[in-house]
Amino acid sequence: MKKGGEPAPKTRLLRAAAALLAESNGEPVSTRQITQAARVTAPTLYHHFGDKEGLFDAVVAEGFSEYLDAERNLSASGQPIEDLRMHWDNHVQFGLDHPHLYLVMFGNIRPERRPSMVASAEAFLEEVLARAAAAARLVVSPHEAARSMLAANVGVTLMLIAEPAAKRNLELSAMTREAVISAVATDSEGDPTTDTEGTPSVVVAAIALNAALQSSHPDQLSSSELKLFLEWLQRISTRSGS
Amino acid sequence: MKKGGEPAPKTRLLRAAAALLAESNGEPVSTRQITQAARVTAPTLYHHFGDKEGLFDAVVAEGFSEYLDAERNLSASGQPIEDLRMHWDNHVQFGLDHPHLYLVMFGNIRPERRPSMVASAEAFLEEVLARAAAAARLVVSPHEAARSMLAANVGVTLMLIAEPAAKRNLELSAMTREAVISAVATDSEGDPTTDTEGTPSVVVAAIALNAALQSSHPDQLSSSELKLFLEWLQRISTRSGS
DNA sequence: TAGCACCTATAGCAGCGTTATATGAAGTGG
DNA sequence: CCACTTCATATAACGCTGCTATAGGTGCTA
Repeated sequence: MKKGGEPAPKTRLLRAAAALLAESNGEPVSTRQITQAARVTAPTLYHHFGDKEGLFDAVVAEGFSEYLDAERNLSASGQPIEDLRMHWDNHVQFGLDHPHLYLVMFGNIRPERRPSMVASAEAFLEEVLARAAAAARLVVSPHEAARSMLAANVGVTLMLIAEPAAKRNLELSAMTREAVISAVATDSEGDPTTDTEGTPSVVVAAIALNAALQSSHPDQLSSSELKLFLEWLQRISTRSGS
Repeated sequence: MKKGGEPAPKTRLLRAAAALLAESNGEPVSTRQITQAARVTAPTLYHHFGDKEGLFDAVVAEGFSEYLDAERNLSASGQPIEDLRMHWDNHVQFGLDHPHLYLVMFGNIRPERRPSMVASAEAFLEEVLARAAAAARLVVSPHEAARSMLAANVGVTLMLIAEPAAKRNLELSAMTREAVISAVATDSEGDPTTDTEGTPSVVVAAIALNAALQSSHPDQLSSSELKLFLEWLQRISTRSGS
């Protein structure tokens, strides 16, 4: 197709648009800036992409296919639930790495005219969830699960993007991720052979019990026993690893 | 201040902007449309609001205070968890009722310059959650819980707005809502004022923890401690009255 | 050489947000 | 009743935007 000499105008337009979109921090980028940076005049842009939005869609599509590729090379772990976590984190990371692209993809939501890749992201997630369902780990349909997970994932990512990079706290992501996953999937007991860290479920259960005990003291334990019990429970509830 | 005769230009601008924003389905609304609809010329707009965005902020602020008022008149149920559900649903409903406003508020997220009401929405939710925490129903700090809930809430609402109104399935909202709430709060099998027993949930939690501990032994407890802990757990798991 | 696609450039339109400047109206002190 | 400030509105225009009607190369196939 092309030697290394100089990319075709179409490519230059794509790169210039991507670069300017990345630099100018969320503010709109004009077609004139883009065409000038690509050393090209306006009609060239419209000849190749028909539209400013067409160009942006193309830019997004490029970044998005890169994202999807990364996802595809990700999900071979064999543990469906762990795959879900990885995809969630990958989604968030993609949003933080390419906030401009991400906002175009998910922030600019208009009924109709919404980038088709949102749908394909949903489809892909649904595929991963179907595998989880096949392993009898899902408690709802993959379709519903995918929508719920994607919605929460987008919400979290938008919120993280919105706040200054310094103050970002990924705990928000991890917490919401676990919330949605645990609502959608069974808590994957069962297969400890390969599982080195089943701790999350223990922690969750410990927290639950701890909370339950706050409102009702069981009479099966003496008060001194209960005191020590609660102390241990507290210790378990504080996850050490991860 | 004003008779019923005719509103002041400032008011007319606000109303015209709100109306046009509502009608024109997500497409941008120009200042010229607005000023013309308000039977006013451009400088009047800039005199009163300084900016197009200033005008839009004012419009959003109006709708948002209405929303916040509705929320405030809502949260007197006395049951913190049920309050959370109501606020979640109210949030979603507001988004579906005023999608244009909603998108300006939560969709247009740019670092800096983001409408201050997002912060106040978060603060308000945190307030509700603080009440839940006071009732010992929270398993995380109200701050974190508020951020997580709001993120998921926004994500769900955006997704619902994005899809055609006919196809909207509020199940997505309910499902995600329960997921986040149950991750953030204890499941508080209703113990209203009368019944302070609540043993079932304790038993259930104990059983869950017991089960979880079977597959993964925490390293926070020594083996002898764990032995006694499990014994007590076993005792708690056995209902006294059976 | 002619014809034909394809790609790019010149020049310009209508619309946008915004503003420098000027005019009107309304209250206040002399 | 007049000067005076103060606020609110209007005229006209600037620089920018996305976009395009039209025309001019360029390289291929015949």
